[in-house]
Amino acid sequence: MRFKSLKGIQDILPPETHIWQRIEHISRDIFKKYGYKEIRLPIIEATDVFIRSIGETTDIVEKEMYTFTDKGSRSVTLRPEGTAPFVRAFVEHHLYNEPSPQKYYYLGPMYRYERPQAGRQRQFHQIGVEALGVEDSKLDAEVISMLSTLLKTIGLKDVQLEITSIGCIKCRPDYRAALKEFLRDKLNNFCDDCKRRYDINPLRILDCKVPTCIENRKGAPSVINFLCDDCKKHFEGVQRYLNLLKVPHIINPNLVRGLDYYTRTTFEVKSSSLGAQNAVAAGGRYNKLVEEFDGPPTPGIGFAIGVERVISLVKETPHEHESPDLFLCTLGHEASEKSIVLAEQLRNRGLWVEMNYDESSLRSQMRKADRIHAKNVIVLGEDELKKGKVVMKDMQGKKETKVELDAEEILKVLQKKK
RNA sequence: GUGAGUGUAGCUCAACUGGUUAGAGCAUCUGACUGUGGCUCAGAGGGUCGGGGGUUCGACUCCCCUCACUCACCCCA
Repeated sequence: MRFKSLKGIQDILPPETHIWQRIEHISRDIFKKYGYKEIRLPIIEATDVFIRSIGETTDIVEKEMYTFTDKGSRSVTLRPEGTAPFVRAFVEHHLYNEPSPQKYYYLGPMYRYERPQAGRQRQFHQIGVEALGVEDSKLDAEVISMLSTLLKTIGLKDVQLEITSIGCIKCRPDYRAALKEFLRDKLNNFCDDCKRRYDINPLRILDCKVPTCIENRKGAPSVINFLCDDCKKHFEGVQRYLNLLKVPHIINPNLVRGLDYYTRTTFEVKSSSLGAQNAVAAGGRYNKLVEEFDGPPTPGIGFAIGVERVISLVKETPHEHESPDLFLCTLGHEASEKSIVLAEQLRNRGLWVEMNYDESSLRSQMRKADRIHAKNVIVLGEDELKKGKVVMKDMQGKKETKVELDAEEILKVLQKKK
């Protein structure tokens, strides 16, 4: 084969596209009730948009971005996530002047240059929301609750919501220092990856899956104990409201996010039946990000769900194939000309009409009508043209009825049957 | 970037220890006294056996290289 889609970049074909449409529909429906409006953002941005927000030393920026130089010698990047472009647009269009909270959602493809595996491709899709202008923990709980009902409505079972607070710029450095202090003398017992993480992102060590690392990090200080008063209060609020809303969740202080912009609340929805990439949705609060983009101090919180991962968890019952209302069989050139017009007239009146395009036998045309599960068939030949009446056959009941050769009449008969 | 596994028709799979024109089921298209579907029967199209090189009289089968896919590490949605 000469041409193939690129590695990790897949075509999405029917019938799978039906599942996509369903999920998108449910999402829009739920977001609307919470006051979120759709925002459509570019797929490509100045590279700096991502470096500034995601963090220079994160893996995403260091090795996973589709970055290239355009014809005007600008460094541009295919978006690896949605929050950075969103905040850029938020500031660029002064959306902070809208009544707060400002709530937006988006959906579309993201790009990360990684080795594909189960639940991970280079082009993948996210449905994300962002809510800005409110710092109160009620908003955190509302956002998380919305995510929870969204996933439930889509039909996901056996997913766990984990939350934590990673503090703010005031308290996080203290925790980081305490953690490094704790790890310093035992570092030799950790895996090579963890040794590397110690300098780059020591919090990651809390997330390592190697058994010896899990053993060795026992007794490590917990972020939660290092939260400053404000962060502590905020986190308690989140938990209180989540309980009020009856959103099942567990607190996982070892939850680590790969993007630098998060502050305070972070959360992740995991599934055990996904393989190694087990997060279906994740998000958190970002109270300093708008300022990073030279906007006014504006707190924000958001999440993104991985559409492909959600879909792999949805056990779709093989849905009924959709079927045409009518198939037109034609015999002879004149009938063929008549039917292309008739088909168009009926379609304009709202029917799904298929027709025969060549000179094949009636048997073969009937077979075709059956294969595409047409509900009704009309045979149009010389006799019918002469008499001005056609025979319409119900493909399930096998009943044949005579109908005037006229779009309105045909429409009437078909509507009566519905 | 690292490691392991897998590559034969659109799909699922065959082909004895290397042996002649690589097969089947499903799917697609066509036909079965000529204007009526689903079942049955018959037929057709569709493969450079992932690609290249080597060994051999002879390679889908053995060896080397390469590519692709899959899973895992890493990282994340």
